[in-house]
Amino acid sequence: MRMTKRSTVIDVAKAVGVSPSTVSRYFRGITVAEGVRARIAEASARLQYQPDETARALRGGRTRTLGAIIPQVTNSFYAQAVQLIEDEAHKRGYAVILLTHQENAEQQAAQLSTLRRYRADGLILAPAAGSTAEGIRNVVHGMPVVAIDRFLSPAMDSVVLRNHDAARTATEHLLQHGYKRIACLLSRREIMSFEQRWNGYKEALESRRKAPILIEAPNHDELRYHLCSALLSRKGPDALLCFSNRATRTALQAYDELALPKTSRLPLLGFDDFEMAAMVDPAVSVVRQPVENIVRHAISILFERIAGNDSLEMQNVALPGEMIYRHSCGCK
Amino acid sequence: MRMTKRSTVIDVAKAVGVSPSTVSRYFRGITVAEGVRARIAEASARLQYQPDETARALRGGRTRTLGAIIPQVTNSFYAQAVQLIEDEAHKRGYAVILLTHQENAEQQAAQLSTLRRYRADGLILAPAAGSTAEGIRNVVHGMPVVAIDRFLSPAMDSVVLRNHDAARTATEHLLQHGYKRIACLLSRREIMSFEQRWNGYKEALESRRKAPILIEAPNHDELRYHLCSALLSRKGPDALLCFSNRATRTALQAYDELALPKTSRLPLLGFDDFEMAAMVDPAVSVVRQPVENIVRHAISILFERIAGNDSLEMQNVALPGEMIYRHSCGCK
DNA sequence: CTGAAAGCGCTTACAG
DNA sequence: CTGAAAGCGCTTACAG
Repeated sequence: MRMTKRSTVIDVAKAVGVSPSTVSRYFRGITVAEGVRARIAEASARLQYQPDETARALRGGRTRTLGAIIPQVTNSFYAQAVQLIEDEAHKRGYAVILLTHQENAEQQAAQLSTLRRYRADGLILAPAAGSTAEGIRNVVHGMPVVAIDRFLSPAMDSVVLRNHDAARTATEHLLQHGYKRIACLLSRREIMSFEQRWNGYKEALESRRKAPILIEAPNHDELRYHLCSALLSRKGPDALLCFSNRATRTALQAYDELALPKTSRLPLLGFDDFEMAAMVDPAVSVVRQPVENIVRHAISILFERIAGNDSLEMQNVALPGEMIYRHSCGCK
Repeated sequence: MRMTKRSTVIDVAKAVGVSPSTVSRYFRGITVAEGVRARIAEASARLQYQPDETARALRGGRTRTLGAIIPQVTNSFYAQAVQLIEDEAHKRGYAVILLTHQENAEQQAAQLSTLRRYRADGLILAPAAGSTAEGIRNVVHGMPVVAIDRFLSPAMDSVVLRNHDAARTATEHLLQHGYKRIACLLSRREIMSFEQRWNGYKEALESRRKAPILIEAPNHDELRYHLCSALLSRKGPDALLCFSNRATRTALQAYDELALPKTSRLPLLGFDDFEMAAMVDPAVSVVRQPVENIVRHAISILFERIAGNDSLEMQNVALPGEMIYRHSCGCK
């Protein structure tokens, strides 16, 4: 058992022969006399002193901590986002508390509450279906929050994909291939990004006087079941637009499950690129989200808010997606 | 601007007409008179009071915070692990601070130091190549840490795959398919799990008097380059054992890059299952790690240590993998 | 550039 | 079961 207590500012101050305030100044990067500086550095190293963040947080009011709440980390889009958030936070001397809501508004409320207790300085949030800006604000109070991936309200900063346009472009691409009955595959239309994509898709169809086809189910198995039924029906869809990498996987699995020969698999275009997209046969075409820019933007807005920049007006950023046409959409 | 300060124990205490100690007891689940309990609950709700974790941490010595340090979250194995860690932590009222070391020992040292400053109560760590138990202990001092995925030393708790056996079994499976020149694909042998797999592989080969073939490079592009060379050489390998899902992807990409026809792609067996494994053609055979059990075990050991259970001896757990034979290994 | 004093919001013994 | 007092380790004004 290691019984040596960790050292404090006072220990360092005594060792150097200055006051604790001076040691504190040194660690906050405030000017300290040249000679003193070196001695504090030496003593701190020797005593293995590091400022205690819990004490700093209590006294200083800032925790140097960021919250990140996402649906789940096992979705590669969010995994990427989390990695980028962690990188950006690290650069700025911040640590990130990671929480997931599993698409459950109640769990999200609990996580928000946790973040409030821990007094995170700010929050990056991919809000759960059914949550509102007001409900969120209500839990975290004055904490700056910027939404990513899913727009919530003009009254809350957000950085998302230009969902409507991306879906419209994707749908038009499929239409140009000559498909007549393009179906959308998605989990829940309440999720704002899906709602926006749905509207973009409908708009593209309507200009050609075609009717939308919706295949929707909250979980993987149900969705696959519905899709299989659709695939086996007489006048089923002849192309698929998958609204997430989850949905794309569902489609591919359905093909597998029905043991469809390669030739009778429906052409398909998905949202979110994924590592194995080019390795699947045929290689999956996708609209790729600019996840690096989404996160960078979100983080920079967040730190403006944390810095208390009140002159910055509400930001509602929508970034264009990148169409990656491989072969699954019908391209050669 | 919300200028209403958040309320404190004192506010609640005053509202109820008891001392702050009593309010504190209520929130720590210590017996409080029946009637008082209800009034504290009511006042806390009304004042939106929640204990400030930074103050609790400073006074109580516990932060209710867990550190998780992994190589990166964009590897699906670690993404799963992180999700599970977050779930388990949540159940126990803990928040997790997520940090990544990007396979860089210096960055790991920095992250460990961060965790010390934030005074995490414990740490789950997938240690970077080249780090030692002693070096780690040296930074985090008395903080309990359990290693996952990569064994470090008998002197540090660890929960890993039974790497040697899994690699041996995998290699034997490939040998039974009749392959003569099985090559290993991996990033760095310094990574303990790879070292152990390498030994298991060698052992299987040696019993058949075959020579091992190593294709090793620290990054994706270099590895792919080496693999392509090997694939194009006269007496190149006739089967591949990929030591990580990264390596598996490298192999599939090399096949793609060389535009190898399906028939002349080398049979392959990978470590780590991944979402699209069954969707690739041919479906990828893998040894799946019991990631749920690895994390559950690690967390339960960690909380024993946090609880100060000194009678618990060092745990070095190795869990068996699960062979999933799809088609890429040569199985029909 | 530096120091002495106060206090952030809790929890911890100590009494009763 | 409850309260008064002290203190966790810092940083923040306030003086000088």
